[in-house]
Amino acid sequence: MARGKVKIKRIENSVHRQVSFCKRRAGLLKKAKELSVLCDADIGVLIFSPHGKLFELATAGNMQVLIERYMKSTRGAQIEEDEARLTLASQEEITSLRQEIQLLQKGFGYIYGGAGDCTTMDELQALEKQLEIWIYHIRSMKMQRIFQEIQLLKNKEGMLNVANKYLQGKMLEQNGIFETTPVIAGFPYPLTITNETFKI
Amino acid sequence: MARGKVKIKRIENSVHRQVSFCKRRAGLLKKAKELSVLCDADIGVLIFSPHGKLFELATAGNMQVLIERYMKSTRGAQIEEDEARLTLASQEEITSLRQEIQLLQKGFGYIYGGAGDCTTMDELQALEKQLEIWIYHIRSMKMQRIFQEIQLLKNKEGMLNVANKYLQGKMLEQNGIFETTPVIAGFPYPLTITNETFKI
DNA sequence: AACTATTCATAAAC
DNA sequence: TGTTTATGAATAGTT
Repeated sequence: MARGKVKIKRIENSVHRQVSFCKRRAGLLKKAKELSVLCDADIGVLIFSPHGKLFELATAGNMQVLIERYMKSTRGAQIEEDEARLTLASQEEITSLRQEIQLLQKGFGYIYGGAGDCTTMDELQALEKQLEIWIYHIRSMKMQRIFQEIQLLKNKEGMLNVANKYLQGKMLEQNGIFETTPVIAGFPYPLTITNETFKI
Repeated sequence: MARGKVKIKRIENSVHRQVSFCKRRAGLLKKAKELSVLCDADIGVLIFSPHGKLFELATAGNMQVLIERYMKSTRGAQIEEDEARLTLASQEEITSLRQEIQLLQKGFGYIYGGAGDCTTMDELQALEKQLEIWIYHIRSMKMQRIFQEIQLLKNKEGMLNVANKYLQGKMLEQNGIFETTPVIAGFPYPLTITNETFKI
């Protein structure tokens, strides 16, 4: 607009971009309000900044109302479907929770009361299965931990290597003036760190 | 704008209002697109005309995505609404069941040395071990049941054998008077019951 | 819908 | 972040 025509493409300078974002955001919201008032329209605007911050405007009460109206406009049946699914989901949730409780109680009873409480083979079978699932989850978690640990070590290694190279450079510089002796006796030269084999 | 400043209030002339709506709507959507491109923002615009017709713009894929993101940004409201949609009974039931499960899981964690949180490798390790022990016990119980079953069958067999022998004796007594014919044709002699192979 | 006179929005600079 | 300024963009009213 001002001081030279602006091409509509991403502003690369982040400061300029940020400034433009503020100004144009304000302009957009102002225009939206004006349109709403002048022409008797209901308008909702959602703006997510590059960093994910939300700016919003809803002229008809609140955004929820507009979103629901939007849903109705686009897919009238969708809401009913959603609600039906939600009901079904909650029913399934209740059933699943009940089963979980029963199983836990059975297991609990077994721990405290010995063999008395788990009476049928089917129940034992289910409990065993549940325990296997838990063990599976636990093993997954362990693996996750291990990979995290490995990644951490690799990162450390990378950093140390960089530092190492820098120090080697420095040493070479000094060798021009002084001598070619490794700084720390007994260390391999060049100084490297090998990954340990990770054991559980 | 042009030819005289415009007061921001509803345009009473319906033709003017309609024209302005078209022009400004186009302008607003254009501005929204520009802001999105220039500043790398994700923008959604909902416009409902006075007659309820929907005009929309979503720069980040589709409006659904933006709405979901909006829900997340204003988190809490979504959850409350979803929960409000559930019937009160379901709601209460789920809450109560969840509490019960929590209680059981807490107890479970307590039994296994407070490993409920499962934050460290050691804890995971311990929990896995305990679960394996539990599974071992459960498998033992299953075996016990199987052997009980087998024993029961063997006992039945023993009793039947005794009964059989008694009947044989009776038959011999009667044979002295009548004949040496088995009572029921087609049965093996002596009458025995073989154990079935027990399958889980 | 196209035109035009104005006001508005805003990029750049401070 | 706010203010100023020069200029392109938007648009109200007209045709």
